[in-house]
Amino acid sequence: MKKFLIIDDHVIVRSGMKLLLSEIYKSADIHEAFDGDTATQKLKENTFDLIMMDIQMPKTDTFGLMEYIHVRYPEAKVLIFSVNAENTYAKRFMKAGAYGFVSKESPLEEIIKAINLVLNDRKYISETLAYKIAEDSIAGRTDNPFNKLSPREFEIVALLLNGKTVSDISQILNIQVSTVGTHKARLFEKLSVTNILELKELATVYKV
Amino acid sequence: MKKFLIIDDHVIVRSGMKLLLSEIYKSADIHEAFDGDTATQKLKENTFDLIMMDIQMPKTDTFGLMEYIHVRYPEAKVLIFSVNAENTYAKRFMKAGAYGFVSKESPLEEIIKAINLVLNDRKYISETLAYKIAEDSIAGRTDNPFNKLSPREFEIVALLLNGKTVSDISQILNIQVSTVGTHKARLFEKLSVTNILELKELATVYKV
DNA sequence: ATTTTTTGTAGAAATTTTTCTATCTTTAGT
DNA sequence: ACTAAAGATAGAAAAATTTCTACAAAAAAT
Repeated sequence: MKKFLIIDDHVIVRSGMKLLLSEIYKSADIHEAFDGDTATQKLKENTFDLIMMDIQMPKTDTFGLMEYIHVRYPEAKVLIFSVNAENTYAKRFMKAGAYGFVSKESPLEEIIKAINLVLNDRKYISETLAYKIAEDSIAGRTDNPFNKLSPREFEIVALLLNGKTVSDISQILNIQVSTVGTHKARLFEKLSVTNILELKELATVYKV
Repeated sequence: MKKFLIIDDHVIVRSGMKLLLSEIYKSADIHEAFDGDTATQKLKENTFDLIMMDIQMPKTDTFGLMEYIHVRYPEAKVLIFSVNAENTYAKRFMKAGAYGFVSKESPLEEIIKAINLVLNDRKYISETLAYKIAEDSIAGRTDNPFNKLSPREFEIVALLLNGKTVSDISQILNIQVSTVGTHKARLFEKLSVTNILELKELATVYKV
């Protein structure tokens, strides 16, 4: 009999997940936790086969929780189940010991597939995410994507994050607008962001 | 027999909600939609008693959808079911015709209470939210600069904050690019911001 | 009741940004 | 050392955004 733990702050999400899990594994023993504290409590009292967990919950350091689970209960497989745009967080959580990463937006089949794979001791990431990671890897991109920027690009990121426009920057650096444009396009590409808000978010994540 | 419509982009949330609804109303007829288009389709084919809807979904102008439902299907009561627990949003949606506003973080009893009240033709907002609104009202608070925005401007702020470009928005809202430009300029002026990063920051401060 | 302001809309012009292509230089790979 | 890749730079063209002006409808003010 499989034992599951669902860690999510939304009761509706927990219910939906519980329903899904109990449909796949008829005799499943499903537990719930709505934050880090209840989760650690549950972990003390039970031995879980699979843990489904969201990565953004109020007053919970989910990344820390992930690491904690990994070292203390290595037999429990963690499947991250999140709304956050994959690329930014997925890699870090996988590195911290997660077995898989599914988006809440995924269709049902994808979610089921992920659960089954992980329970059979195989890792799971979505195709698009795998592709992105592979791409990064081929391009030799390491952990902190900002490290891959050239000095000039980094200079421009800083100005961009400071609210400077492309033409401001061309003035400040005494180069043509089109040059700034080229740098900007290249750095957006390297960081896989498509607009300044995403850039800001990424910068925040990596504490740039 | 009650007819329900659940509008949410996450399959797990829809399942959870469906389960909850079918437990409260045994013989409920529950429909689902994962975006604005499917929702309007469903609305054409059915007459709903209650619509549960999230306010942030990809490629959907949920505020517009709210208004649309309100004028076209005034008998359908809309209960907003969102992660954004903030009063700025709530007030606007209530004004646009919603019957209630519950946070996804709410405990089950609260959600059930909200559903029952709304089905009995009574409006619902959480105690904390009511308190906040009352407080703001008593204090005659204008201090939230976002309150200065017109409905259309607010709609556009939300899209902007979602990373949408001016032309994206002109498409979504079916208006000219120059119109979006005008709104954008006016709202930047009202909020005294000069770029999108400042807007984002302001929105974060005021929890919009 | 009448005037003023705000709101939603957009055409046209001006401006800015993006994209595409290309050159030269520096750095990395084998 | 030689070749390939990456980096910094732009010109020109294309695309997107902003600004300016304007007008009608709605809302607010007097």
